[in-house]
Amino acid sequence: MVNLCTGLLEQLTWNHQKPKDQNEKAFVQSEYAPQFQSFFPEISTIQTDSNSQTQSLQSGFAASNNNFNNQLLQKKSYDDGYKWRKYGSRPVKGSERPRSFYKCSYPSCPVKKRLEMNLDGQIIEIVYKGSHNHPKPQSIEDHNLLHRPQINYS
DNA sequence: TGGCTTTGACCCCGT
DNA sequence: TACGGGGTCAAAGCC
Repeated sequence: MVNLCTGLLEQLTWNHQKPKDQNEKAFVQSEYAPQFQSFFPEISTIQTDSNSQTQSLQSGFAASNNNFNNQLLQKKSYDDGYKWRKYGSRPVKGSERPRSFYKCSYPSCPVKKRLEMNLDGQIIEIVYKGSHNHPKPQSIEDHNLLHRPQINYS
């Protein structure tokens, strides 16, 4: 479940980072967004901004206090297959939600991401900036995903 | 000992 | 030009 969704997130955020045209952008949104949202109904919007090369996922976690969902979302946001290093955080003016800033810890990789959370530690928004200049590090979970004959959504 | 998070300060940019 | 907000830096401490 986590692996599959992480993969979907991956495709949403990285593989289509630079849509060639509006058709491709539409494809991204139509092809993956429904799948993603079917797994994470809390995700209310998926934002794609090809001009700024920035995508974000917005969710309506305020409506959900489900711990399991929290764990899943924490998981996919912090562990999307790449290694991230936190380099800063600051409160958002007019909001009680802190904002955290992460860099990809791969040497010379320019990618950054911004995480916005509410007080419960639930992730409200993820914004990616830039694109990785290296392949995604292989993890045990990735290996399991690749070789898993059947996905159990329990 | 290396890599991480925390956190206060600094810098840049928009108004 | 001054000010405020947001992003980043870097030192310190923790694991």
